Amino acid sequence: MEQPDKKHVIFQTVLELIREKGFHGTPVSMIAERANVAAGTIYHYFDSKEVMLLELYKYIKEQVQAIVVKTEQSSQTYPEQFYQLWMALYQFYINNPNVLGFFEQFVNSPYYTDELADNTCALRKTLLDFVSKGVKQNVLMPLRPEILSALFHGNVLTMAKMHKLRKVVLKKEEVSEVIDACWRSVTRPGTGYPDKRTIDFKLNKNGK
Amino acid sequence: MEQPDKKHVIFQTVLELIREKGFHGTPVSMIAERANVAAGTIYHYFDSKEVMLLELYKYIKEQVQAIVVKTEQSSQTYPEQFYQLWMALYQFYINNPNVLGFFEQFVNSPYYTDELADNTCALRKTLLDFVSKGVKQNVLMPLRPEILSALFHGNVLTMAKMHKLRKVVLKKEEVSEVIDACWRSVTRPGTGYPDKRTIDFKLNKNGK
DNA sequence: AAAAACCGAATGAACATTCAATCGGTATGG
DNA sequence: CCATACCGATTGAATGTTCATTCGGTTTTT
Repeated sequence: MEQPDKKHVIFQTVLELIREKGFHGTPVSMIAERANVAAGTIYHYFDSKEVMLLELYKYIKEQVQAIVVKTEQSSQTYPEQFYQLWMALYQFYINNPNVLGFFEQFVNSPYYTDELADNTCALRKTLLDFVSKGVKQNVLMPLRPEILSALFHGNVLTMAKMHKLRKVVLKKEEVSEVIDACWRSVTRPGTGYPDKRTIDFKLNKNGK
Repeated sequence: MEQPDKKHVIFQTVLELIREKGFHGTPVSMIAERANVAAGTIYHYFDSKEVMLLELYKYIKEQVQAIVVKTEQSSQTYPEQFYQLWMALYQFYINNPNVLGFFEQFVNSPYYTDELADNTCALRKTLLDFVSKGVKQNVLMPLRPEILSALFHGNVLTMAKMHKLRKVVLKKEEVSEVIDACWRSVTRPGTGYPDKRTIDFKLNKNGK
Protein backbone atom coordinates (compact mmCIF):
# COMPACT_ATOMS: atom_id res chain seq x y z
CA MET A 1 0.00 0.00 0.00
CA GLU A 2 1.27 3.42 -0.86
CA GLN A 3 2.53 4.95 2.31
CA PRO A 4 1.45 8.56 2.65
CA ASP A 5 4.32 8.86 5.07
CA LYS A 6 6.86 8.37 2.39
CA LYS A 7 5.51 11.22 0.36
CA HIS A 8 5.85 13.50 3.32
CA VAL A 9 9.35 12.32 3.98
CA ILE A 10 10.22 13.12 0.39
CA PHE A 11 8.54 16.52 0.60
CA GLN A 12 10.37 17.36 3.77
CA THR A 13 13.65 16.25 2.28
CA VAL A 14 13.13 18.33 -0.83
CA LEU A 15 12.45 21.41 1.26
CA GLU A 16 15.55 20.80 3.31
CA LEU A 17 17.78 20.25 0.33
CA ILE A 18 16.42 23.18 -1.60
CA ARG A 19 17.20 25.34 1.35
CA GLU A 20 20.72 24.00 1.56
CA LYS A 21 21.61 23.68 -2.07
CA GLY A 22 19.12 25.83 -3.89
CA PHE A 23 16.58 24.81 -6.46
CA HIS A 24 19.24 23.60 -8.78
CA GLY A 25 21.85 21.81 -6.83
CA THR A 26 19.25 19.32 -5.68
CA PRO A 27 19.23 16.40 -8.05
CA VAL A 28 16.78 13.58 -7.64
CA SER A 29 19.60 11.28 -6.70
CA MET A 30 20.43 13.47 -3.73
CA ILE A 31 16.83 13.65 -2.65
CA ALA A 32 16.66 9.88 -2.80
CA GLU A 33 19.78 9.44 -0.74
CA ARG A 34 18.76 11.90 1.96
CA ALA A 35 15.26 10.50 2.14
CA ASN A 36 16.60 6.96 2.36
CA VAL A 37 14.77 5.72 -0.67
CA ALA A 38 15.99 4.66 -4.07
CA ALA A 39 15.81 7.06 -6.94
CA GLY A 40 13.35 4.77 -8.64
CA THR A 41 11.02 4.91 -5.68
CA ILE A 42 10.54 8.60 -6.10
CA TYR A 43 9.21 7.83 -9.54
CA HIS A 44 6.78 5.43 -8.02
CA TYR A 45 5.19 8.30 -6.17
CA PHE A 46 5.61 11.06 -8.73
CA ASP A 47 5.56 10.98 -12.49
CA SER A 48 8.45 13.37 -12.72
CA LYS A 49 10.47 15.84 -10.74
CA GLU A 50 8.26 18.59 -12.07
CA VAL A 51 5.10 16.89 -10.86
CA MET A 52 6.72 16.36 -7.50
CA LEU A 53 7.51 20.04 -7.10
CA LEU A 54 4.05 21.01 -8.24
CA GLU A 55 2.48 18.74 -5.68
CA LEU A 56 4.75 20.06 -3.01
CA TYR A 57 3.76 23.58 -3.90
CA LYS A 58 0.08 22.73 -3.62
CA TYR A 59 0.66 20.85 -0.41
CA ILE A 60 2.28 23.82 1.26
CA LYS A 61 -0.33 26.23 0.02
CA GLU A 62 -2.98 24.04 1.56
CA GLN A 63 -1.15 24.05 4.85
CA VAL A 64 -0.99 27.81 4.91
CA GLN A 65 -4.58 28.06 3.81
CA ALA A 66 -5.60 25.77 6.65
CA ILE A 67 -3.79 27.96 9.14
CA VAL A 68 -5.52 31.05 7.86
CA VAL A 69 -8.97 29.51 8.02
CA LYS A 70 -8.45 28.03 11.44
CA THR A 71 -7.01 31.21 12.88
CA GLU A 72 -9.71 33.39 11.44
CA GLN A 73 -12.34 31.28 13.14
CA SER A 74 -10.64 31.36 16.50
CA SER A 75 -11.24 35.04 17.09
CA GLN A 76 -14.25 37.28 16.99
CA THR A 77 -13.36 40.92 16.52
CA TYR A 78 -11.59 41.98 13.38
CA PRO A 79 -8.59 43.54 15.06
CA GLU A 80 -8.01 40.41 17.00
CA GLN A 81 -8.33 38.22 13.94
CA PHE A 82 -5.84 40.46 12.24
CA TYR A 83 -3.40 40.15 15.09
CA GLN A 84 -3.76 36.42 15.37
CA LEU A 85 -3.53 35.87 11.67
CA TRP A 86 -0.33 37.85 11.36
CA MET A 87 1.08 35.92 14.28
CA ALA A 88 0.03 32.53 13.04
CA LEU A 89 1.53 33.09 9.61
CA TYR A 90 4.70 34.52 11.06
CA GLN A 91 5.15 31.55 13.31
CA PHE A 92 4.50 29.15 10.51
CA TYR A 93 7.17 30.70 8.35
CA ILE A 94 9.60 30.91 11.23
CA ASN A 95 9.05 27.27 12.07
CA ASN A 96 9.23 26.25 8.43
CA PRO A 97 11.94 28.46 7.02
CA ASN A 98 12.46 26.06 4.16
CA VAL A 99 9.09 27.01 2.81
CA LEU A 100 10.11 30.61 2.29
CA GLY A 101 12.90 29.82 -0.11
CA PHE A 102 10.95 27.14 -1.89
CA PHE A 103 8.08 29.47 -2.67
CA GLU A 104 10.33 32.17 -4.01
CA GLN A 105 12.20 29.80 -6.20
CA PHE A 106 9.10 28.07 -7.38
CA VAL A 107 7.19 31.11 -8.53
CA ASN A 108 10.22 32.15 -10.54
CA SER A 109 10.74 28.76 -12.10
CA PRO A 110 9.40 27.55 -15.40
CA TYR A 111 7.11 25.22 -13.44
CA TYR A 112 5.06 28.18 -12.30
CA THR A 113 2.72 28.55 -15.23
CA ASP A 114 0.09 31.19 -15.66
CA GLU A 115 -2.60 28.73 -14.71
CA LEU A 116 -1.08 28.37 -11.29
CA ALA A 117 -0.72 32.11 -11.00
CA ASP A 118 -4.25 33.38 -11.45
CA ASN A 119 -5.76 30.05 -10.56
CA THR A 120 -8.56 30.37 -8.07
CA CYS A 121 -5.99 29.58 -5.44
CA ALA A 122 -7.84 29.03 -2.21
CA LEU A 123 -5.22 30.77 -0.13
CA ARG A 124 -5.32 33.91 -2.16
CA LYS A 125 -9.09 33.91 -2.17
CA THR A 126 -9.25 33.47 1.58
CA LEU A 127 -6.90 36.35 2.19
CA LEU A 128 -8.81 38.56 -0.23
CA ASP A 129 -12.03 37.75 1.58
CA PHE A 130 -10.42 38.54 4.88
CA VAL A 131 -9.35 42.01 3.88
CA SER A 132 -12.57 42.67 2.02
CA LYS A 133 -14.41 41.94 5.22
CA GLY A 134 -12.23 44.50 6.93
CA VAL A 135 -13.09 47.09 4.35
CA LYS A 136 -16.78 46.38 4.64
CA GLN A 137 -16.57 46.75 8.40
CA ASN A 138 -15.00 50.11 7.75
CA VAL A 139 -11.90 49.11 9.66
CA LEU A 140 -9.45 48.86 6.79
CA MET A 141 -8.70 51.57 4.28
CA PRO A 142 -10.89 51.50 1.21
CA LEU A 143 -8.18 50.14 -1.08
CA ARG A 144 -8.42 47.32 -3.56
CA PRO A 145 -8.36 43.98 -1.75
CA GLU A 146 -5.39 42.82 -3.83
CA ILE A 147 -3.40 45.70 -2.46
CA LEU A 148 -4.45 45.25 1.14
CA SER A 149 -3.85 41.56 0.97
CA ALA A 150 -0.39 42.09 -0.46
CA LEU A 151 0.44 44.67 2.19
CA PHE A 152 -0.60 42.28 4.90
CA HIS A 153 0.94 39.07 3.67
CA GLY A 154 3.97 40.87 2.28
CA ASN A 155 4.62 42.32 5.67
CA VAL A 156 4.60 38.93 7.33
CA LEU A 157 6.83 37.47 4.67
CA THR A 158 9.26 40.35 4.92
CA MET A 159 9.67 39.82 8.62
CA ALA A 160 10.02 36.09 8.24
CA LYS A 161 12.64 36.50 5.55
CA MET A 162 14.51 38.98 7.69
CA HIS A 163 14.59 36.34 10.37
CA LYS A 164 15.79 33.65 8.00
CA LEU A 165 18.23 35.57 5.84
CA ARG A 166 19.59 38.15 8.25
CA LYS A 167 19.15 36.12 11.38
CA VAL A 168 17.32 39.03 12.96
CA VAL A 169 15.30 37.52 15.77
CA LEU A 170 12.40 39.63 16.95
CA LYS A 171 11.73 39.89 20.62
CA LYS A 172 8.13 39.58 21.80
CA GLU A 173 7.64 43.31 22.12
CA GLU A 174 9.17 43.85 18.73
CA VAL A 175 6.73 41.44 17.17
CA SER A 176 3.89 43.40 18.74
CA GLU A 177 5.35 46.62 17.44
CA VAL A 178 5.61 45.23 13.94
CA ILE A 179 2.06 43.90 13.95
CA ASP A 180 0.95 47.32 15.14
CA ALA A 181 2.90 48.87 12.32
CA CYS A 182 1.23 46.58 9.83
CA TRP A 183 -2.16 47.37 11.33
CA ARG A 184 -1.51 51.09 11.14
CA SER A 185 -0.57 50.75 7.52
CA VAL A 186 -3.82 49.16 6.41
CA THR A 187 -6.27 51.03 8.65
CA ARG A 188 -7.60 54.52 8.22
CA PRO A 189 -5.34 57.00 10.00
CA GLY A 190 -7.88 58.46 12.44
CA THR A 191 -10.37 55.61 12.57
CA GLY A 192 -11.08 54.02 15.92
CA TYR A 193 -9.47 50.81 17.12
CA PRO A 194 -6.32 52.72 17.99
CA ASP A 195 -4.78 51.02 21.00
CA LYS A 196 -7.65 48.85 22.04
CA ARG A 197 -5.86 46.28 19.94
CA THR A 198 -2.78 45.96 22.05
CA ILE A 199 -4.51 43.05 23.62
CA ASP A 200 -2.62 40.81 25.94
CA PHE A 201 -3.30 38.01 23.54
CA LYS A 202 -2.36 34.44 23.96
CA LEU A 203 0.38 33.02 21.79
CA ASN A 204 0.28 29.54 23.19
CA LYS A 205 -2.24 28.38 20.62
CA ASN A 206 0.02 28.72 17.63
CA GLY A 207 3.37 28.78 19.36
CA LYS A 208 5.49 25.71 19.48
CA MET B 1 39.96 45.00 -27.07
CA GLU B 2 37.57 43.92 -24.34
CA GLN B 3 34.29 45.66 -24.91
CA PRO B 4 32.54 46.72 -21.74
CA ASP B 5 29.42 46.80 -23.86
CA LYS B 6 29.50 43.09 -24.33
CA LYS B 7 29.40 42.47 -20.63
CA HIS B 8 26.29 44.55 -20.34
CA VAL B 9 24.68 42.80 -23.24
CA ILE B 10 25.36 39.51 -21.54
CA PHE B 11 24.03 40.79 -18.23
CA GLN B 12 20.88 42.03 -19.84
CA THR B 13 20.41 38.76 -21.64
CA VAL B 14 20.85 36.75 -18.49
CA LEU B 15 18.24 38.82 -16.70
CA GLU B 16 15.82 38.36 -19.55
CA LEU B 17 16.35 34.65 -19.80
CA ILE B 18 16.16 34.08 -16.09
CA ARG B 19 12.86 35.83 -16.06
CA GLU B 20 11.59 33.71 -18.92
CA LYS B 21 13.05 30.36 -18.08
CA GLY B 22 14.01 30.58 -14.46
CA PHE B 23 17.40 30.28 -12.88
CA HIS B 24 17.80 26.78 -14.14
CA GLY B 25 16.44 26.55 -17.58
CA THR B 26 19.01 29.09 -18.72
CA PRO B 27 22.10 27.24 -19.89
CA VAL B 28 25.13 29.14 -21.00
CA SER B 29 24.51 28.00 -24.54
CA MET B 30 21.16 29.76 -24.53
CA ILE B 31 22.62 32.91 -23.09
CA ALA B 32 25.23 32.86 -25.81
CA GLU B 33 22.67 32.41 -28.55
CA ARG B 34 20.38 35.16 -27.33
CA ALA B 35 23.25 37.55 -26.77
CA ASN B 36 24.62 36.81 -30.22
CA VAL B 37 27.99 35.65 -29.02
CA ALA B 38 29.62 32.27 -29.00
CA ALA B 39 29.58 30.22 -25.85
CA GLY B 40 33.31 30.54 -25.64
CA THR B 41 33.12 34.29 -25.63
CA ILE B 42 31.24 34.30 -22.37
CA TYR B 43 34.20 32.51 -20.85
CA HIS B 44 36.45 35.20 -22.12
CA TYR B 45 34.61 37.70 -19.97
CA PHE B 46 33.82 35.53 -16.98
CA ASP B 47 35.74 32.69 -15.41
CA SER B 48 32.60 30.66 -14.94
CA LYS B 49 28.86 30.89 -14.90
CA GLU B 50 29.01 31.32 -11.16
CA VAL B 51 31.35 34.27 -11.41
CA MET B 52 29.11 35.78 -14.03
CA LEU B 53 26.07 35.60 -11.77
CA LEU B 54 28.02 36.96 -8.85
CA GLU B 55 29.16 39.93 -10.87
CA LEU B 56 25.66 40.51 -12.13
CA TYR B 57 24.39 40.49 -8.58
CA LYS B 58 26.92 43.08 -7.52
CA TYR B 59 26.23 45.16 -10.58
CA ILE B 60 22.53 45.38 -9.82
CA LYS B 61 23.07 46.12 -6.18
CA GLU B 62 25.26 49.01 -7.16
CA GLN B 63 22.59 50.34 -9.45
CA VAL B 64 20.01 50.27 -6.68
CA GLN B 65 22.47 51.75 -4.25
CA ALA B 66 23.14 54.59 -6.67
CA ILE B 67 19.44 55.31 -6.93
CA VAL B 68 19.08 55.44 -3.18
CA VAL B 69 21.98 57.80 -2.72
CA LYS B 70 20.95 60.09 -5.52
CA THR B 71 17.35 60.24 -4.41
CA GLU B 72 18.21 60.86 -0.80
CA GLN B 73 20.26 63.88 -1.82
CA SER B 74 17.56 65.34 -4.01
CA SER B 75 15.21 66.17 -1.12
CA GLN B 76 15.57 68.06 2.11
CA THR B 77 12.94 67.08 4.64
CA TYR B 78 12.79 63.55 5.88
CA PRO B 79 9.19 62.88 4.89
CA GLU B 80 9.93 64.01 1.39
CA GLN B 81 13.04 61.89 1.16
CA PHE B 82 10.99 58.97 2.35
CA TYR B 83 8.36 59.56 -0.29
CA GLN B 84 10.86 60.04 -3.08
CA LEU B 85 12.90 57.06 -2.07
CA TRP B 86 9.92 54.76 -2.03
CA MET B 87 8.90 56.08 -5.40
CA ALA B 88 12.33 55.82 -6.97
CA LEU B 89 12.79 52.24 -5.85
CA TYR B 90 9.32 51.30 -6.94
CA GLN B 91 9.86 52.72 -10.37
CA PHE B 92 13.18 51.02 -10.72
CA TYR B 93 11.71 47.63 -9.95
CA ILE B 94 8.73 48.26 -12.19
CA ASN B 95 10.98 49.27 -15.04
CA ASN B 96 13.36 46.38 -14.39
CA PRO B 97 11.07 43.53 -13.48
CA ASN B 98 13.76 41.03 -14.39
CA VAL B 99 15.74 42.20 -11.41
CA LEU B 100 13.06 41.12 -8.97
CA GLY B 101 13.15 37.50 -9.95
CA PHE B 102 16.90 37.41 -10.27
CA PHE B 103 17.43 38.66 -6.75
CA GLU B 104 15.03 36.19 -5.26
CA GLN B 105 16.57 33.30 -7.08
CA PHE B 106 20.06 34.41 -6.36
CA VAL B 107 19.75 34.76 -2.61
CA ASN B 108 18.31 31.27 -2.48
CA SER B 109 20.96 29.76 -4.65
CA PRO B 110 24.15 28.11 -3.53
CA TYR B 111 26.03 31.08 -4.97
CA TYR B 112 24.73 33.28 -2.18
CA THR B 113 27.28 32.55 0.49
CA ASP B 114 27.29 33.91 4.01
CA GLU B 115 30.00 36.38 3.07
CA LEU B 116 27.66 38.01 0.61
CA ALA B 117 24.88 37.99 3.14
CA ASP B 118 26.34 39.91 6.06
CA ASN B 119 28.92 41.56 3.90
CA THR B 120 29.13 45.28 4.48
CA CYS B 121 26.87 45.62 1.48
CA ALA B 122 26.69 49.28 0.63
CA LEU B 123 23.02 49.17 -0.21
CA ARG B 124 22.04 47.67 3.09
CA LYS B 125 24.23 50.10 4.94
CA THR B 126 22.76 53.08 3.14
CA LEU B 127 19.23 52.01 3.93
CA LEU B 128 20.12 51.39 7.55
CA ASP B 129 21.61 54.86 7.78
CA PHE B 130 18.53 56.33 6.22
CA VAL B 131 16.15 54.85 8.76
CA SER B 132 18.52 55.53 11.62
CA LYS B 133 18.48 59.16 10.65
CA GLY B 134 14.69 59.03 10.81
CA VAL B 135 14.80 57.61 14.28
CA LYS B 136 17.26 60.23 15.43
CA GLN B 137 15.04 62.96 14.08
CA ASN B 138 12.28 61.42 16.12
CA VAL B 139 10.18 60.88 13.03
CA LEU B 140 10.34 57.11 12.83
CA MET B 141 9.39 54.70 15.55
CA PRO B 142 12.24 53.76 17.86
CA LEU B 143 12.68 50.29 16.42
CA ARG B 144 15.87 48.56 15.43
CA PRO B 145 17.11 49.91 12.10
CA GLU B 146 17.15 46.41 10.59
CA ILE B 147 13.45 46.17 11.24
CA LEU B 148 12.58 49.60 9.92
CA SER B 149 14.69 49.09 6.88
CA ALA B 150 13.06 45.76 6.15
CA LEU B 151 9.59 47.24 6.61
CA PHE B 152 10.40 49.99 4.17
CA HIS B 153 12.19 48.07 1.48
CA GLY B 154 9.96 45.04 1.93
CA ASN B 155 6.96 47.21 1.30
CA VAL B 156 8.35 48.49 -1.97
CA LEU B 157 9.32 45.02 -3.08
CA THR B 158 5.93 43.63 -2.20
CA MET B 159 4.20 46.20 -4.35
CA ALA B 160 6.60 45.69 -7.22
CA LYS B 161 6.15 41.94 -7.06
CA MET B 162 2.41 42.35 -7.01
CA HIS B 163 2.75 44.34 -10.16
CA LYS B 164 4.95 41.79 -11.82
CA LEU B 165 3.39 38.55 -10.69
CA ARG B 166 -0.26 39.49 -10.38
CA LYS B 167 -0.27 42.16 -13.01
CA VAL B 168 -1.88 44.53 -10.55
CA VAL B 169 -1.13 48.00 -11.85
CA LEU B 170 -1.39 50.76 -9.28
CA LYS B 171 -3.02 54.02 -10.28
CA LYS B 172 -1.31 57.21 -9.23
CA GLU B 173 -3.59 57.78 -6.27
CA GLU B 174 -3.13 54.20 -5.19
CA VAL B 175 0.61 54.60 -5.19
CA SER B 176 0.22 57.62 -2.94
CA GLU B 177 -2.06 55.67 -0.65
CA VAL B 178 0.43 52.85 -0.41
CA ILE B 179 3.33 55.15 0.35
CA ASP B 180 1.18 56.76 3.01
CA ALA B 181 0.43 53.34 4.39
CA CYS B 182 4.13 52.54 4.51
CA TRP B 183 4.84 55.86 6.17
CA ARG B 184 2.15 55.29 8.77
CA SER B 185 3.61 51.91 9.55
CA VAL B 186 7.07 53.19 10.41
CA THR B 187 6.17 56.46 12.13
CA ARG B 188 4.90 56.95 15.62
CA PRO B 189 1.09 56.84 15.66
CA GLY B 190 0.42 60.32 16.98
CA THR B 191 3.63 62.03 15.94
CA GLY B 192 3.40 65.05 13.70
CA TYR B 193 3.97 64.94 9.96
CA PRO B 194 0.50 63.52 9.52
CA ASP B 195 -0.83 64.86 6.24
CA LYS B 196 1.70 67.53 5.58
CA ARG B 197 3.41 64.81 3.64
CA THR B 198 0.78 64.37 1.01
CA ILE B 199 2.87 66.70 -1.01
CA ASP B 200 2.04 67.26 -4.60
CA PHE B 201 5.44 65.92 -5.42
CA LYS B 202 6.93 65.68 -8.84
CA LEU B 203 7.36 62.28 -10.40
CA ASN B 204 8.97 63.48 -13.58
CA LYS B 205 12.45 63.18 -12.13
CA ASN B 206 12.45 59.44 -11.78
CA GLY B 207 9.69 58.58 -14.17
CA LYS B 208 10.50 57.24 -17.58
C1' DA C 1 0.87 -16.38 -5.52
C1' DA C 2 -0.46 -12.13 -7.16
C1' DA C 3 0.13 -7.31 -6.56
C1' DA C 4 2.32 -3.48 -5.01
C1' DA C 5 6.36 -1.17 -3.29
C1' DC C 6 11.03 -0.75 -3.78
C1' DC C 7 15.68 -0.96 -5.50
C1' DG C 8 19.82 0.88 -8.08
C1' DA C 9 22.54 0.16 -12.13
C1' DA C 10 21.99 1.59 -16.89
C1' DT C 11 20.64 5.09 -20.41
C1' DG C 12 20.73 9.02 -22.92
C1' DA C 13 20.04 13.95 -22.98
C1' DA C 14 21.60 18.37 -21.43
C1' DC C 15 24.94 20.95 -19.59
C1' DA C 16 29.30 23.83 -18.30
C1' DT C 17 33.59 24.23 -19.81
C1' DT C 18 37.70 23.73 -22.97
C1' DC C 19 40.55 24.62 -26.81
C1' DA C 20 42.41 24.68 -31.39
C1' DA C 21 41.36 27.49 -35.17
C1' DT C 22 39.92 32.03 -37.18
C1' DC C 23 39.30 36.78 -37.58
C1' DG C 24 40.18 41.80 -37.47
C1' DG C 25 42.74 45.18 -36.19
C1' DT C 26 47.27 47.48 -34.92
C1' DA C 27 51.91 48.01 -34.56
C1' DT C 28 56.58 47.21 -36.88
C1' DG C 29 59.90 47.11 -40.68
C1' DG C 30 61.32 48.02 -45.20
C1' DC D 1 52.60 53.01 -48.34
C1' DC D 2 52.60 48.35 -48.34
C1' DA D 3 53.73 43.91 -46.15
C1' DT D 4 54.51 41.23 -42.27
C1' DA D 5 54.16 39.88 -37.60
C1' DC D 6 51.56 39.98 -33.67
C1' DC D 7 47.72 40.07 -30.36
C1' DG D 8 43.46 39.74 -28.16
C1' DA D 9 38.67 38.84 -29.26
C1' DT D 10 35.71 35.39 -31.03
C1' DT D 11 34.15 31.08 -32.64
C1' DG D 12 31.78 26.48 -32.18
C1' DA D 13 32.73 21.67 -32.19
C1' DA D 14 34.48 18.34 -28.77
C1' DT D 15 34.77 16.76 -23.88
C1' DG D 16 33.59 14.98 -19.67
C1' DT D 17 30.28 15.36 -16.19
C1' DT D 18 25.84 15.55 -14.12
C1' DC D 19 21.34 14.74 -14.19
C1' DA D 20 16.34 12.96 -14.80
C1' DT D 21 14.31 9.04 -16.02
C1' DT D 22 13.78 4.01 -17.09
C1' DC D 23 13.47 -0.78 -16.32
C1' DG D 24 14.45 -5.54 -15.06
C1' DG D 25 14.65 -7.61 -11.00
C1' DT D 26 13.83 -8.15 -5.70
C1' DT D 27 11.41 -7.66 -1.60
C1' DT D 28 7.25 -6.81 1.01
C1' DT D 29 2.37 -6.77 1.60
C1' DT D 30 -2.14 -8.71 1.08
